[in-house]
Amino acid sequence: MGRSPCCEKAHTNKGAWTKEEDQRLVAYIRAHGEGSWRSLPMAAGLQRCGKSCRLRWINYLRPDLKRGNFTEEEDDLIINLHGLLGNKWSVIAGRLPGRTDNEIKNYWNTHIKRKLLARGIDAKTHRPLSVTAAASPSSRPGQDQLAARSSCSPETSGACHSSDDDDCGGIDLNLSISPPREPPSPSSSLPTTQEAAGSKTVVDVDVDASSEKKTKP
DNA sequence: AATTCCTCCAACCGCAGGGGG
DNA sequence: ACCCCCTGCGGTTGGAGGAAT
Repeated sequence: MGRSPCCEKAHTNKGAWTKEEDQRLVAYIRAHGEGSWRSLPMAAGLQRCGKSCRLRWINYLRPDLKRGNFTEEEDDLIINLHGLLGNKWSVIAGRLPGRTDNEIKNYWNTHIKRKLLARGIDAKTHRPLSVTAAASPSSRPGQDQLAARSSCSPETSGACHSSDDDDCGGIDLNLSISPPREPPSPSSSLPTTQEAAGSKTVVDVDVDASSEKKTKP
């Protein structure tokens, strides 16, 4: 039934964002908060699609973003969470304060996949490649992976630092649903870098796929 | 020094789900 | 109950920068 375009493409910029566009977007969100992405570009005087604004904000401009290399712990956490959740990047990102789903997805595809491959582990199933080759193609990460947990290589079980086989690395996968994050109040200042992220431990962050959702009033 | 190849990451695209009218 | 709009997600692409030849 013909999806309506997300925006008037004829009048929108595409590609890399300029400094000025960034400044406009940040200024607007500081003043009015996140949300209403569709109307935001016009209100902010940006010739961009709302989707693009949202992505730019979430992946690059948000003040609580942690830039820079991933730590070994983050690596391990990503590997473990991916084993349990599959390509649920947003949920995984919810466990890594200051990291975005896009960033984690990129990191997975560029670094971790290769890392696992070098260890002889299939990045999809988290099983040893020899097993994966023989396994049925329908094997899914998650339960299968849990079953295969004992096959964590010495390196990966570095990730699984738990002595027991409980939940890999002792990660408390508290998958409970929690209320969405309090949207940044328009009047209040946005959290400074690391303020939001740094104050939480990785494990304390509720996995809440909707944590970014519905920041609208 | 020039060219080619490779890696990485920002950004785009299409789809699905939720919510409101 | 249905339809439409909006948002968010995951997969993919394109290009900039670095490494190798």
